[in-house]
Formats: sequence, C-alpha cells, structure tokens
Amino acid sequence: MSRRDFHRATEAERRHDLIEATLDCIAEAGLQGATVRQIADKAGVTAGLIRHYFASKEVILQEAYKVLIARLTEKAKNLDGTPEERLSSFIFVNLTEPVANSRSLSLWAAFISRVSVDPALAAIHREGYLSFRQELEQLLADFFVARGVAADPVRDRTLAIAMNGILDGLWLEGCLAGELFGEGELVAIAFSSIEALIGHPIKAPTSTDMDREYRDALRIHHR
Amino acid sequence: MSRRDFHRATEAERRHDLIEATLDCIAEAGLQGATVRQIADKAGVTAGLIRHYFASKEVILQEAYKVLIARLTEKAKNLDGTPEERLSSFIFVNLTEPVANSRSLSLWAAFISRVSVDPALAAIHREGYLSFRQELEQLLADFFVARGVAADPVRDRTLAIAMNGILDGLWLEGCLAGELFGEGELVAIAFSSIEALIGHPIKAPTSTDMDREYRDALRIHHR
DNA sequence: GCATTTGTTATACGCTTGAATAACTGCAAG
DNA sequence: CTTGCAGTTATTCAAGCGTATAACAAATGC
Repeated sequence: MSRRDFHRATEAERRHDLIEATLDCIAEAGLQGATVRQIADKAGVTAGLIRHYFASKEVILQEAYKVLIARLTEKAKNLDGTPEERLSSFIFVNLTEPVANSRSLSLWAAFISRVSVDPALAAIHREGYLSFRQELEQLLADFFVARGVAADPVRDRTLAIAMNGILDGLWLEGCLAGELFGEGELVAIAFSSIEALIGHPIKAPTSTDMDREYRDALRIHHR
Repeated sequence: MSRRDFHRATEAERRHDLIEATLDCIAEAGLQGATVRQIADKAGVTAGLIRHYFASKEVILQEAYKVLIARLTEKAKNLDGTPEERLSSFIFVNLTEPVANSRSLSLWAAFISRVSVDPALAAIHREGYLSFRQELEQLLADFFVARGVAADPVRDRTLAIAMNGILDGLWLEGCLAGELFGEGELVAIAFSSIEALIGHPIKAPTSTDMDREYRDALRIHHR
C-alpha cells in the first residue's frame, strides 16, 4: 500500500481537471455516478482535494454546468461571414458534432433534471438560455436587414423562440436517436423548416461536402 | 413509538401508489431524491414493502418511466375527428397542459439522463419514441390523403421526424421557461412552423377560446 | 376456531456517501 | 539551512443508501 505520488498543479489546471472529470463521470454514469470519490479518481487525485478547490459538491456541479453550457454555445457564437452565412452556420453548428452527440445530451439532461430543483442551477441555466436566444435574435435581425426587410423586434423575438425550439428539438432527436437518421438528414430538415418559417431561403454553409449532403436530403420532401 | 397501522391494499392499488410516489419524489427532488425510504414515506408505507412489489429499485424506476411515457403520449393518441382535426389536436395537445409543464420536463429529463447509461431504460425509451413517431406518421399520411395529395411514405417519415423535432423543442421551451411566453404563443409558433413545413394550412382545434388565443398570437409574425 | 398464508412493519447489515480532520510533502522566504 | 505554509494524501465520521430478514397482523382455508 504505497502512497499516491504527490504532484502539485496550478489552481487553474486543477480546477479544470476536476471539472472535466466531473463531466466525464456524469456522462458515463449519470449524476448519481458523480461522487466525490469517482471524480477524484478520474482526475487522478484523492477525494479530499475536491473540497480544497470547491466549497461543496454542489459547487463543483454548478461550475461543471457552466462549463457545459459554454461548450454547447461557444461554437454558435463568434461566427463570421455575411448575416446569411452566420445564420446558416448557426443552424449547422448546433446540429452537428461536437454539439450534437449523445454525450452532450446525457450531460444536458442530467443538469436539466435538477434545474427545477436547485435554484443555483436554475440561475445558471436561465442566463445561458437568454444569452443563446439573444444571439439568435441578433442573427435574425441582421439577416433581415441584409435582405432589405424592415426591422421588427417583435417578429425577431418570435422567430428566435420558434427557431430555438426547432433547433432544440432536432438536436434532441439527433442526440437521442442519431443512428435512425441519415447523415445530414436532420440538418436538412432544420433548413427547410426554418426557411419555411422565416419565409426566406437560406444558403447552406460554405463546407461543400456538407452542403451537397443535406441539400440532397432536402430534396426528399421538397420535391 | 407506535406501530404504523396495518392496511392491506390490492396489488394494483399498491403498485400504482408506489409508482406515483416514485414520480412525485423524482419531480420534487430529482432521481437522487427518489430513495426507497422517501418513496415509501410518500406512499404511506414502510420501505420494505417496495421490495415486496418490485424486485429492486431499478425495476420500480423502469415501471415509473413506462407510466410517465404513457402519460405523456396517451393524450396524443385516441384523437378523433377528421384527419386535419386530429393533426391539429395532436399539435395542440402536446404543447399545453397537462403534457407541457415543468413537472413533466423534470421527470422526463431525469429519465433521459439515464437512458444512455441504463439499457433497460433505453429499451423503454426507444419503444415509446418509435410508437409516438409512428402515430404522427399515420396522422400525416391520413392528412395528405384527405387533402387529395398522393401517398408518399418517405415524405411522411421525414415530415414526422421534423414535426416531432419541432414539437419536442417547443415543448421543451414551454416547460423550461413557460413564463417567458404569452399564453398560446408557443402553440401559435408550432402551427405556423408546421404549416410552413408541410406546405398546407391547418385549422386550429375546435376549442374556440384556444383558437382565438393562438390565432391572435399567430398574427404577431404572420403580418 | 385454529393453522396457514400473505401483506406489511420493523429492525439490522454492509456499504457508500459528503464532509471533516489529521498527517504528510515539497516549494519558497528568510 | 530551516522554518513556515499551502497543496495533497490518508483516515475518520456520521448519515443515508439498498437490501435482507425477522416479527407481526389480518385475511383465508379447512
């Protein structure tokens, strides 16, 4: 029974590793599998160290949730190109790897199931949600301006809600049962639904492979 | 310290009560809050009785999940009226009480977060999902036939996926942040999205109050 | 009526949990 | 050097967990 070898790390490193280990544990075994011992084990430290960096287990879960939200939304921010390209990329990014996969969903659902129970998580969630939707609202506003359509904040809000809903739902379906769908099928559905919703065609993202792929799928029901 | 009074119940009653208590516990405190003691307490019995009716805690959770799925989908089955009315009701029912509320979401998310971990739950989930989508596919097929549009299974499958996604997403949004939306707003968004998607207008359900309500909302972005 | 069975309660057990604390390690300041 | 001190490990603790089993209560069969 030898002692675990002592290794000092910077605070940033340790916190990052511990949070990452927490997410891994949740993804692999659900929230119940994320015990301080499991987390510590996965991070290669002993359980006591967690309490040295986080006031309680609740706190590390909250931090992990923040990281997860950031990871799920960061790809959708910082998009570049014309308003149309950005809107198009926004749709695409949210329905493909690395945002859309079963691990993301497991993590997301685990936290969501506690959002209505834990006020701290609820606050984190709401902030993430509003920021995501505002991003989308701005994207839509820019899109309409670029198309020469009059500004209309109410319309943009409603469309953002609708689009967010559609993206969430298709993301969900893809994560839950991705193997039931053809490659690019969900993206194609998203494009055609959203085009229909906002009443304007949207060019696919520049990636030509993907482009062809879901444009093909699109034809399935846009005959 | 008096003994809890002895009360015999039928097997059906007991199982129902215990499952109901399980769902209550999960809704109130998440999966982690659904311990055998908590469940028994809520059902007004002692913990040992659970093992008398269910082989293990896992089993009672599985049964509870089945009940939840049934409850979330039963309203959407057994719809009557013309194909159009049934399709319309399907949309409406899935986005309003009692299907759409925060309790439903908490329960749903709690189980979903374990679907990827627990194969038994995964099987229950898949069955419920496929049955739901097939229901929707049939509804769409009937709708098109009634409209005099040629049958097309591939189209119906794709549209069912898309519609399912849209409904899931809007359901999610409504459950998570219902108070951010006006009454009937999500329903209106659903109708306009789906009408646009399938390329046909859909009459609202017969309930005139609801009708007016979301038709008003619809005008917000269908100006 | 009495024995049997079965639904139910009560208690106990071994284990895991989050947390607290004690012991140890190595760097840094003096 | 050596002395502190902060990061880390190891150990301990009380509480709660799922489960097993024994004790009890009321129907049921004869």
